[in-house]
Amino acid sequence: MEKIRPYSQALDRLRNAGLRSTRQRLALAKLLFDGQNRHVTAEILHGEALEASVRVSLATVYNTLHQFNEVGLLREIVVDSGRSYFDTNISEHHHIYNEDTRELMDIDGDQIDLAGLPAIEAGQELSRVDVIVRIKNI
Amino acid sequence: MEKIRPYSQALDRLRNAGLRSTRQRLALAKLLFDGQNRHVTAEILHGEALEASVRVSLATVYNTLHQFNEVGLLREIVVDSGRSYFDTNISEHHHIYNEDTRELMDIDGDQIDLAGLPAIEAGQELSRVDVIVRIKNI
DNA sequence: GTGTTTGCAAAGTGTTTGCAATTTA
DNA sequence: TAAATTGCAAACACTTTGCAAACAC
Repeated sequence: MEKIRPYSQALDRLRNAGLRSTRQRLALAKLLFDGQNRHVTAEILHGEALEASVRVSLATVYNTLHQFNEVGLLREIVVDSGRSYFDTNISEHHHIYNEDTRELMDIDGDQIDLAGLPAIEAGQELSRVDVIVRIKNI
Repeated sequence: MEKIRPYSQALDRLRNAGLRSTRQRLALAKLLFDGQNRHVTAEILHGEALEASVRVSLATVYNTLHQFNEVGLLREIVVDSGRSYFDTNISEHHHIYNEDTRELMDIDGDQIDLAGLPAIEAGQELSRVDVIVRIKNI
């Protein structure tokens, strides 16, 4: 029964990642790492920040999402040509994507079995393997 | 040993799909369905058309790709937020994507075994399952 | 002839960038 | 105080749209 301390948790995350703890990054980290896995776009996160009375520009949200992605705090997910999603779940897992609602959900990594992946050629390395289950409303 | 007849092949494809055979659609179909599987973006196909002295606007290339996708002559592949790829291989298969070169290649459908896919909820249907092996250069 | 398709240019969407002002360590 | 970060506005890449002219059937 651990008490959630979003502030210091967010601060620690930034520190561990070697990022300066600015007001904007702290606030965004608190919104993102609130205890449950989230899938956000820059637009959505910016909206949430404004709602929470956090003054931050959309440009900074983009910068921050990419920095968090680079240091491994987030993972960018490509399911829609036209917008970027960022996932706070950085463990190995897959996705189910509703093409109508544009809602993205996790599938546990050990729920799916994948076999027969091709060998990687010399001079190349595996970045990762994405399984995307695309669904739509009837 | 079958002789390839790109013209009538393309014409037949349009006819069967119920699309009027305009000069632009015929030319694009000939470029696309040349006998081997292709992955194109609108920009690339437009470039190829111009090279082949086919006068066609980029807007028409976009329209045509989407029409072909809708009638099942092509399949749109999402691997890059920011550009749309269209695949002339419409059989069940997967992809390997080089994040550096942005090159997209097919993986045979029966080469990969997938198990443990989640059940689809009521009111929804499976659109498809994409496996994307992402690689990068070392 | 009638409805479809095209091409242009303009608008739209999501994202990135240059740079001066501000903030962090 | 030196280096990093921010915010703005402008630029950007890709895609879609409105509409008059051209075309297919």
